[in-house]
Amino acid sequence: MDAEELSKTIIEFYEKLTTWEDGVVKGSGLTTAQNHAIEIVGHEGAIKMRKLADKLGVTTGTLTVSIDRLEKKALLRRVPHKSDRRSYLIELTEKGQKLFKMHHNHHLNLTREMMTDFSEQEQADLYQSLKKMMEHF
Amino acid sequence: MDAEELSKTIIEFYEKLTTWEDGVVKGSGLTTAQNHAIEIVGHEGAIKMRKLADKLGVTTGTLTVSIDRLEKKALLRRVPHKSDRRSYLIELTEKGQKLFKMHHNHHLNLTREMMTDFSEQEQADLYQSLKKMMEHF
DNA sequence: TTATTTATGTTTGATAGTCAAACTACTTGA
DNA sequence: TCAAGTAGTTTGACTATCAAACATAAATAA
Repeated sequence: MDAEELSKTIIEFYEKLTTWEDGVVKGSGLTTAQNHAIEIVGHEGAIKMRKLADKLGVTTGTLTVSIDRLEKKALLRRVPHKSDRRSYLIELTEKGQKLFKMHHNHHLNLTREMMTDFSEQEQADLYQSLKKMMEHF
Repeated sequence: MDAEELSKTIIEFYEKLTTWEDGVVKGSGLTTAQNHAIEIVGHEGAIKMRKLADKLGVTTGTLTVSIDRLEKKALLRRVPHKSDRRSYLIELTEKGQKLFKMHHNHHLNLTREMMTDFSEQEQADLYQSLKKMMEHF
């Protein structure tokens, strides 16, 4: 297998996912950055600003304003940390949960769609391949 | 294969690629958006503003300022279209070419890295799987 | 040919995302 | 206790983005 050709195809796949995701997000009235925050909080559960900023790859300054806006939209909230008075836990509101679940289902539907012509074995192989590739990050 | 688990893994893979890409781009002194433009012009060759905007998924207004900045960085240039005087062709400068090739090699290295534990057959299977998934976009 | 419509790219005003650096409040370790 | 470190916010500067208004040119209709 030519690495050049494979590399090109991986990038192409990545681009298609990005375009698809952009479309879905745009329909939800959120920006990409806002959606990303919702995704992480949805998956991780209550999480500190610091940790969330690290996962998003932004500074806490950036996150502060981002969370301000999401709080204004009533999608998540700051809850004071019990033992550290400098800190907050960010968690989804019910509205945020609902949005997160919808988005999650969109992903699931896309996966099912993409798997239509895959045998059980091919799916398992793909899964293993993805796992194996991720060991290199 | 559980679609839920597979979906999660695809997203995870996507996120890892994004994080990797962000790191590479940041090191080059460009923003993600600027890099994306360079990538497309690099792959497509001389391209009209209109078409480039469509490929990037932005309005021409957004692209105008983006190209202004890349032109200021001497990475690409506007060349008047021969037959349509409203239009420009965007093309990379030598400096832009160099940057594009470097970035291209980064991708190639990553692919080679990820393929270290893959047999020839596994690579070919992965390639086919990616192609098959992309039919659904 | 001459209007009318359509298309290309730019400009402008408004909203977001982003960082670095300065700042406040709190926690930790010596 | 007190110096150093940490969590989050604020500010200033720059970039990305869109929608809408605009100028110019091309294409189509009359």
